[in-house]
Amino acid sequence: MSKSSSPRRRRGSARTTLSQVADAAGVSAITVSRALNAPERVNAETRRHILATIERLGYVPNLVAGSLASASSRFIAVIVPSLSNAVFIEVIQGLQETFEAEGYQILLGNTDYDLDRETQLVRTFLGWSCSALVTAGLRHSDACRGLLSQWDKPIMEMMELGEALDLNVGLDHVAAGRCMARHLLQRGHRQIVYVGGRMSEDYRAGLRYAGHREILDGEGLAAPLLDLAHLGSLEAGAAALDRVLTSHPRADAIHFANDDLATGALLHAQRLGLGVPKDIAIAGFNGLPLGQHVTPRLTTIRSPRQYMGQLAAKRLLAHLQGDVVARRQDVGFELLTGDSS
Amino acid sequence: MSKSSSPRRRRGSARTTLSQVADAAGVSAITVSRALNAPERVNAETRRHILATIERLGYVPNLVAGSLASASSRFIAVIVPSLSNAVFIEVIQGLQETFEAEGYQILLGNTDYDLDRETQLVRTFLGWSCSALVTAGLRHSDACRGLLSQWDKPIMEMMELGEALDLNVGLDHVAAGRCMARHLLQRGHRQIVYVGGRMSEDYRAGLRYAGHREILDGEGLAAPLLDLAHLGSLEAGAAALDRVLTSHPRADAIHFANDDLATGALLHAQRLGLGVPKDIAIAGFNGLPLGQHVTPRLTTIRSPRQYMGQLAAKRLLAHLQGDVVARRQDVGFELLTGDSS
DNA sequence: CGCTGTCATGTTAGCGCTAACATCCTTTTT
DNA sequence: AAAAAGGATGTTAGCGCTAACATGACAGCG
Repeated sequence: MSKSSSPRRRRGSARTTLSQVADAAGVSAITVSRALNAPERVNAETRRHILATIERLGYVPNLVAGSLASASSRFIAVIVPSLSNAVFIEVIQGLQETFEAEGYQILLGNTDYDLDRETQLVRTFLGWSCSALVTAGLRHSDACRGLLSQWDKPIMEMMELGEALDLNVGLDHVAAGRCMARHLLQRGHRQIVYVGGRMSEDYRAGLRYAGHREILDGEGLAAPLLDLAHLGSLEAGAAALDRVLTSHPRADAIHFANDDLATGALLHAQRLGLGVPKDIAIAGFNGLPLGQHVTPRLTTIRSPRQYMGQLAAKRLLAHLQGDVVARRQDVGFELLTGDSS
Repeated sequence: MSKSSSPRRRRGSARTTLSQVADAAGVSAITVSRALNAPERVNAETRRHILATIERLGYVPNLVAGSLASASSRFIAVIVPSLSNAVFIEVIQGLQETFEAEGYQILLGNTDYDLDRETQLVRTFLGWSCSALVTAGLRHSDACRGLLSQWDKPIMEMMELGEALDLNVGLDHVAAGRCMARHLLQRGHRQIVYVGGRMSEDYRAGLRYAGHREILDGEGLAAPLLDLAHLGSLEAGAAALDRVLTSHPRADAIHFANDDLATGALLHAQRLGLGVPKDIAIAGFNGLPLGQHVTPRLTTIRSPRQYMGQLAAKRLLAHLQGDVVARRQDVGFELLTGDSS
């Protein structure tokens, strides 16, 4: 009757637990917990002994249990609209290296430019008790706003500036569009076509177009728009050049929504034997290395992508530690005057 | 005494819980749990009522608690050595889209080519009760092997083929190196320099060099090697071309470890006015779009990156469902004969 | 009509950890 | 020397959910 083989239910994995470590080390469970999570609250000698025991038993803390008990995880939810775009990759890198150094783990979600998908991701991520949430962009579904407004952890909206839910780090896309349009006018171009891809989804490209159009309107010039089915790739850029050459034969410049399209067009122009910018000027946006290595060098606008990620992460970390941080930060942009305009 | 206002401790967030939903819906907690996780085990009518209640209360399931209770999470740990490399990004994309469709969430870790960092990541990820683990590569520290061998969930090692811990999807890098070396010889090149970056870390580039060298040895030719401090970028490729031109003035071909380096060199050759392949032939590895859009088109080897990710994910999913899957799969590669060789 | 089987739902007991409070020393203060 | 403060460790009670077992209702059937 007193055999330890309980006749009843039992579960759990075979893994070593914290209390097994505690027993083996001759201390209580909470002391082991503190040795790992708050070393300064444990006597150095005791701690050394506990760590040795952990090593000996090959104990791996169950972070799920820890998160449940403490109602918080060291997860940071990061939601981006695309992984095909180098821009988001670099922002993620900036976030990742900064968070990782502080022991936070990124939970990456990809919406593919679908706001409902974003809502679904937010719901899942809230369920994981994340410490903070980062999204690319200020646009969300109403359901998503509802979820986020009831949430008590910090939220960082990145990439663009505007009415944010909480923290905001980004740049002014309308101003960037204006900047490039002014540059192209200054170089003497008058028939400027704006080419973007999936612009109802990549609405930041739309913001840049709005800035572009504002400047051209001011000069009494038309601002024709070509909206492609693809977001951005060398192929799509090459195809777009062909389309512009037939649909707007008098065009003297193309303002592309991103460097992938612009570089694709530029390389294609070379293959066609067109002079850039003599026959047609080409401008991009992002400042990817690619555009800076082709001949002629691409005129584009550089955004500080990796820095934006790092800054956003630093702000969030400071905020999580209780520091007061500015709610909005403009990281700016820089016109890279290449030889393609 | 019987007042419900307990004079004692209390915690927990203000969030709606599953048992609150159960009370509101007039069922037990487990029925709500089943309505969400095993709908077929609940009467359709009951389920509808429960879902309506969930909607009304704005209940968001606590996935941490669920994972603790069930000793498993729908996390897939994915460990890659770098996020700067388009290759890994595409593999991750393939993994992500496939896992996401089945409701799994990727936990991404970046080792920066450091095996100790990998061990640390594995330790953390095991603590999250992941359903499976994916690593890029077959090389691990002893400590890491120890952790993984005690683990009872599936492990997928990707990118290369060889002695794997569990499942393995990849390609034969030695064969790829041989393939390109043969191609360069066939095109009449004899003084072929192999250029890689951080090859002690990017050991797969080293495997390709081994194949390359094997072929050149067979012809009695030297196989000079240049190992750069940078993994791969257009800048580094351009700089590498300069170095080769001075250190190996008689070189007639450069076999680069990746397309970034190769394309950087190719574009730089254009700026220098060098004919490719007349003055010097250039070859890469990966088959990135970039190399296919420059003139001359880059000779390279294409690996099915996104497909590799999808396939690895599908295999793991099948394995998780109890299906028997092949433990090793060679996804092959393809020589893209461009105009740069 | 009682037996077995199936379906729908409920009860119980944790999963492994940590917050909150408690205890027991040792040190510092007045 | 008594009181207050601080340091190290322990006890208790969950965090919110689900596995395992239990129950009850009803159908089919010889």
